[in-house]
Amino acid sequence: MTPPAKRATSADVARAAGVSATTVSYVLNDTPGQSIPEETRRRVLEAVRQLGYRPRGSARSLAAGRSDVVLLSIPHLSIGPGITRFVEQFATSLAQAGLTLVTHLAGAPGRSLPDVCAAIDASVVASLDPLDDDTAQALRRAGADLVFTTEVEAHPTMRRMGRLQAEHLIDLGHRRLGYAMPEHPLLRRIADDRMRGVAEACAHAGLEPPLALDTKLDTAVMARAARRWRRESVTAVCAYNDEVAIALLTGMRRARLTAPGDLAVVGADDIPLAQAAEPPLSTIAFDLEKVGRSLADAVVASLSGRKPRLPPTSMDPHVVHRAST
Amino acid sequence: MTPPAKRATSADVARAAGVSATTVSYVLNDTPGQSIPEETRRRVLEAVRQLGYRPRGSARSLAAGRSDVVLLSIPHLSIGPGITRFVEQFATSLAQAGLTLVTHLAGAPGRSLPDVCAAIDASVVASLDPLDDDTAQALRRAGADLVFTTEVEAHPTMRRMGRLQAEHLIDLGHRRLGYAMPEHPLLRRIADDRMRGVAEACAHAGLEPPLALDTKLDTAVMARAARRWRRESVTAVCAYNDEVAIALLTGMRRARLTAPGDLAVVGADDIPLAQAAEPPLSTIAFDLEKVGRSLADAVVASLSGRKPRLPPTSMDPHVVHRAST
DNA sequence: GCTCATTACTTAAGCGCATCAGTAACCTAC
DNA sequence: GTAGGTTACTGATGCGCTTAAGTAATGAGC
Repeated sequence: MTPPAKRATSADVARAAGVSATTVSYVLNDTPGQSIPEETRRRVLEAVRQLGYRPRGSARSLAAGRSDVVLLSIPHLSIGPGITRFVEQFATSLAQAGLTLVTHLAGAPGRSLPDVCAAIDASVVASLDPLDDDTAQALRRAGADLVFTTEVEAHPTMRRMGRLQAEHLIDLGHRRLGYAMPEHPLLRRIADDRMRGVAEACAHAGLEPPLALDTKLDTAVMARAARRWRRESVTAVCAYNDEVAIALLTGMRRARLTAPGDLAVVGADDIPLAQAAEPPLSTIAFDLEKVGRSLADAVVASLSGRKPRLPPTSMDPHVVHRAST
Repeated sequence: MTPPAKRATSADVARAAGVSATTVSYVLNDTPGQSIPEETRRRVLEAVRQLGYRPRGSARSLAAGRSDVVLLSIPHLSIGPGITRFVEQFATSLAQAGLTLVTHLAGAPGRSLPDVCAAIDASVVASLDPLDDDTAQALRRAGADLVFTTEVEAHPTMRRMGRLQAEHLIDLGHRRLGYAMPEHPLLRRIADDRMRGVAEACAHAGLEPPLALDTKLDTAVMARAARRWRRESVTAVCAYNDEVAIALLTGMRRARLTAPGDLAVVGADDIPLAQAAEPPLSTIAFDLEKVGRSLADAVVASLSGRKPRLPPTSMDPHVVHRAST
């Protein structure tokens, strides 16, 4: 344990390199319009290395007026591997532009997004949930130069996912659909959006709206739901997500029903387990990595450019056809 | 769209309330040893509300020397619902003490933990992965007053989980165990730790070490693995986690093997789908919420108190006995 | 040999806050 | 009636950095 060696400041670096703090700043920031000879640059960089110097973020952003920190708010549930990949890609792309990403789990009581934004003085706030206008306003007043929502309103994409599920099933000849609702109340809003998409596709094909049933991640409950759908002559069901779908598949087995023969099942999200289900689960996937990359591009562009051009609005959902449908 | 209304500063508030900026600071921070009459306090608070004022984090932490921001590093995979609950609880408990939590997904290229720490000037860094000494050192130099690792070394807990899995099976009379390794190379280290625990329990019971097989989340691969274990007279297998275990269960069904009769299976992590598996999956659970709360306590205590007392080191893993064993 | 640019820096100001060291007004005690 | 305490504030300073403005030294151009 070395003693709590005081953190080095740019003045320390300047002293060690025999220059002024200004020069240190110029070197470290590649300030345009400044000519620094190679030799000086080298000395500064060497001193930086020696002292393990890192500029203090707060001083930096106080002086510069922007922090180059991006705050991402993620919904506090359904953080699957997809979101993880998205965040990773987003962070990586931002880092290439010199921006730092931190995330905030939304929904927890305690600190609101604007609170967090103000606390870390983020330049940019992005959210995977839709943000209402009040929040967006509050974020601006909390110091965010830029506020991004992945979808201007999330409904379109969620609805689109539902529509894709239903269209897939309808294409396969199904005429009466079911919808498996998730248990968690917080999922309700998204579920409603997704189901609305299913209903739209049904209406468009001249079919009745889907028969929605509340479900739980429980084999007995799922078996009962499956039997009920059969009784109501439903031949295919859209599940809220892959977890629900997999549990349904298990419940069907318990009820001696097979997919897709007795009941076709389509999930959503394409979690890793989907392909290892029995039968492998058809589902809706989206390329969140691509979204991460292009969201980062949009952030960088509007930060350096002028007007915030609209972020990529689509997650590009598509059907992955496996054996369950 | 209101004009980009300049963010209010404490001077603005002071002017609006007819006091000095110092008084505003005293009111907002409840600075001990200052007597502020109710009337003045009210006026200040009212002005704060009117102007939507939030202190600028960077200025605050620059002046005060600490940011009250806690940075949590989470491993970039296996972010299941457990971690989510942990983070939520951690954030909530911290917020009650006036601290703000942000998270960083470790592992992505681009920005290292110390980089992020310096960028946002975090006072405290906590990590769910073990941090090596170099990193811890770097974090201190990057301005962290406090560095917490949930486990001083993660190995003990991971090993303990493996041990619990194995002991559970051994208690049930099994004498030859298998271990189902995960596919992803990044999971390898944790998997090795967990398996070491299994091996220890075997050794302790006078049994051979487990027969480890590489697996994939694929029914055919799992079926093959299951047959192989049977051939080698393995009667029970510990899976790296619940996902692997559930896929194994599916593979066994394909191979016309049943659990626990032909092969008992125990998972780890207790994901929601575990109880909806067929048969419901026995697994190792831990109370991450409790860990979140006590980690927050530890942070708050050592921030206000003196010496960083050791954080709660255990996640308190325990067996959840369901039908698969 | 003088001006004008260019190079390679430095000096100083100030970002928004916390905090220490006041200070003026009022009250009490003797 | 004045020393000493308390209440309710304010002024000034500085945290570590960026950045506008300045300067001394060198070279080019005529």
